[in-house]
Amino acid sequence: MSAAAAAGQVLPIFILDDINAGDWKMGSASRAWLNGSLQALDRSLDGKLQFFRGDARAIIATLVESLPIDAVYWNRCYEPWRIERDAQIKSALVENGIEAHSYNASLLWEPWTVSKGDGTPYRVFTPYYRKGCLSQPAPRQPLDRPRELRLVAPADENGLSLAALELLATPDWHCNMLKDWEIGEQAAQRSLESFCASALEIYRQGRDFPATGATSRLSPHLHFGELSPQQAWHRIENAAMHIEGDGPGHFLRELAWREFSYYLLYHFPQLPERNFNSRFDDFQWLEGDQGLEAWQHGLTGFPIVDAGMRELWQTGYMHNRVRMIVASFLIKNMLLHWRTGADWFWDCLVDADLASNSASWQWCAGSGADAAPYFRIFNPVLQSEKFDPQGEYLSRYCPELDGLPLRYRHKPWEAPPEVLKAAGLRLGVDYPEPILDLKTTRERALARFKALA
DNA sequence: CCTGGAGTTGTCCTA
DNA sequence: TTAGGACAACTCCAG
Repeated sequence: MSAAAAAGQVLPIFILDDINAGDWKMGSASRAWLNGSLQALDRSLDGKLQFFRGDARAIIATLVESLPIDAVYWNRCYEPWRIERDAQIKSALVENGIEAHSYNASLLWEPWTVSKGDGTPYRVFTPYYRKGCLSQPAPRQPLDRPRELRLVAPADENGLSLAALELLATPDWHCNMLKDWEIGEQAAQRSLESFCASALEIYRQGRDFPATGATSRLSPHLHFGELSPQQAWHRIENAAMHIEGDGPGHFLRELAWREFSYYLLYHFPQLPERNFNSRFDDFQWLEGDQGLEAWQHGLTGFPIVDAGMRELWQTGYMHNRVRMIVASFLIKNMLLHWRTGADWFWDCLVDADLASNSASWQWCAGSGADAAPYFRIFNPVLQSEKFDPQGEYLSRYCPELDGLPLRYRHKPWEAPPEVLKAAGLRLGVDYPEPILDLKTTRERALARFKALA
């Protein structure tokens, strides 16, 4: 936008392109967020944002033909289908004598600028970050809002209304889901500020406790470009000067994990579909989708898993620690393919991001880069007791267990009948019986993963 | 060129 | 009760 504004009059457009996206059309939760995000953006552009829907190649071709356009400006995207499409757009523009300018607005380090001494990409995070990224010049400073922005009034009758993009498919659901969020650039700035003020100092330990609220919750803002990683990086560095301890450093590392995911997706475009480590191609996942629906709906009988899956459904978000727990449960205990979980997250998360989602699910499965070893199988009861010791997170999403004494709330099936009765809880009626046995499924996973070697 | 150490996030068993 | 080792294999780099 800055470059376009400096060049002359600007016609700001947004294209919803489901044509080229293939299997990776935006999920339902993301669409709902996008709707709010576009609303906010349009407002900040005096209602002059133009909306389109369809094949971006054709839409841009039509626009440059019918309007006096000298140059087209956009920010780079890194999903394989977008890279391919944008390359086509660029060459078509250049062929027609129209300038095409693309910029980096969403990554701290362009993926092609980071490589090992031998020229091949990193496969391990720490050397990627320390040697590959931190030895480069620091990320650029964020840009100010353009001083002068001359926007062209919408004149083209092809432009659609925001509503015509039909981003809100299921109104009741998204209203409820979005009620805890504020969307848009200004909201993103407020979130960043409040994170710096209240949680950054305790981030290192606090981030592991889902009831604490010590995570930044910036991921959807970053995903939709309401906040750039440059803004976050420099704001955190600035805050670090007034903070004891290494909270800021750990948050910067998390930003770098986001970068690493994009880096992997760029260098291994098959990441969303194929095992990064092809040895896993032979892995014997369970046939069918047994238990998948219970997992999706938060009805597995394991409170921490169910709380996480309900948080996801109700808010479009899940705390990071709990994401690992539910992923380990699906992959290792239920023995379902990581794609099954990735697909559900893709549809339900407001921060759904092809790079992070694919890389993280593969990391949990053990097939990914720098992945968790196969024997690292989370025990949902121990995790719950350790990271939600007071049961506050459980209470938020599984309130039907509130009557149980704390020690049984993490594992209601162990409560004696009289305790259940006193709590007014009927297992299998008010709350599910566990859908599987932790010990035997753990051993099954260990055996199958070991067989890969 | 070789080698040793370190590497996001765990669990279980044994002493 | 608690601490330490086992549970792999591989990538990367510093010495």
